Amino acid sequence: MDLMQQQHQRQQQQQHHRELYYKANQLQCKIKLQNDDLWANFHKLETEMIITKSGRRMFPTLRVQLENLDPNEHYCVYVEMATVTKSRFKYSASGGWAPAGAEEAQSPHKMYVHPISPALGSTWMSQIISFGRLKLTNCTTPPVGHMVLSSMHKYEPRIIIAKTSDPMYVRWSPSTTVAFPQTQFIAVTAYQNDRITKMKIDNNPFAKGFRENGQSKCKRKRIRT
Amino acid sequence: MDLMQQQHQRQQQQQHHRELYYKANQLQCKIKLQNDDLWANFHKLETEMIITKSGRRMFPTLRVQLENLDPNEHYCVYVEMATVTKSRFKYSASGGWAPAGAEEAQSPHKMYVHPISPALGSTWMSQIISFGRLKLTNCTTPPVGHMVLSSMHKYEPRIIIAKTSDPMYVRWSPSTTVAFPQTQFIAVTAYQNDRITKMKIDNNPFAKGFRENGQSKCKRKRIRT
DNA sequence: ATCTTTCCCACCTAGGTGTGAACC
DNA sequence: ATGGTTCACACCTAGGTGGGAAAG
Repeated sequence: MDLMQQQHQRQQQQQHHRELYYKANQLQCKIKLQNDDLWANFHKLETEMIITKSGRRMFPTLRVQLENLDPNEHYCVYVEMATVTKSRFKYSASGGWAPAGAEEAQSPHKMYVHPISPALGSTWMSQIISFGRLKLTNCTTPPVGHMVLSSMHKYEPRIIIAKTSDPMYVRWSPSTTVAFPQTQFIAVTAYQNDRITKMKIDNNPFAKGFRENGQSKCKRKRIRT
Repeated sequence: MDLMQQQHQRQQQQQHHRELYYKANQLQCKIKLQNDDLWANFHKLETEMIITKSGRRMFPTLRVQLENLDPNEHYCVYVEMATVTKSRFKYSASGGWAPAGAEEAQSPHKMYVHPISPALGSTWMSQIISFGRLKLTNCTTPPVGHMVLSSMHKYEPRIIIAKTSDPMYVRWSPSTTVAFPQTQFIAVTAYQNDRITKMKIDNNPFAKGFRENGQSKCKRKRIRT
């Protein structure tokens, strides 16, 4: 009896301690995702993102608005890519995407620190924070600003706000993590779903040359020399 | 006698105090200018920089390497444009540039904070610091990143390293200022010296279309509609 | 008249798209 | 055979040049 009571008390203390620790590391801030409609439209079809050796931007772009930060404190903001389903994926025109095979070993360096880090809370809140320079790659020795992903795997971008003025100590600082399920995507080296391709072409200004609505002057041709 | 001695002593104390203060505000760091040869070639002819309403980059670009900073301290780096000769200038094809008339009232906001500010000494020292995004303008309500100058006036860029993690307190932080005389220039709305124009065209990649050495496909034409 | 500023333009640099063949 | 990856390419966006006419 005494022994069990002691054990229970100790467990409660540990639980209490964990809660305090959790709260101490939890910032009271809010993150709002921009382009929400566009993300939702892609998400309905299962978003795909191209990865290349030289690095490819995400489209839609990850853009957020931050609120409730302390204007006078320094923060660093970064993105991580987490694998949400522990398996490799496979696409078939008939059945769409489905898990197939075991998850491959993941590169440990999946962290993109926003280039204006560190900055004051007031600075972060005064503008839309864009991760437009973030690039996805399958290169094993990537330059800074590139995130290494595995093709045919599903990822979820997670945005982390860390209260520190030194990007080196971002992992050991009080922080808040937010993930938006509608930004999940499957990394691919070539698009699988034609409807995803079409939606990319229709919305990304850089792909305007592939639109069919009369804007394009001529059809695409390939002349191999 | 006594009175003069007292006065002298007080003066010495003040002088001593000023020296201490000066040293306390002086960082022990070094700044090296890049592109020194190019700057020197322009300087020999009296460098001109175009200013426009929408803002014009400098060419050559201000680029420096920093040394002897404390790797673990935060710094902000910024540029100021100081008028070196208190007069307006005038150009004549025969006599070149000469002072002419009184200096016009200068805009007080001549400060461009390098976009990676604030950053650690280690970060600043690990790369060449470029002010390539800095733009010169004669617009009276400039956007951020633009420096307001007066046409036909002579300026000297001054690079200031301030030991602070908050860009707001850059003016009241210990700092070092370095000016490179070979980067002095006269602000103009159109080039005056043809040899300056030629040297800009020959060295700025964006002006390649105006080169005459067989690289350009066709001559420049103006068709006014 | 003369000098300075403004504007549009052709011509560049720099680099972000998906294509489709070739490759593995 | 099959399926994923790579590459050169045409076509874009975005924006930095000085020229030269026109305007102030």
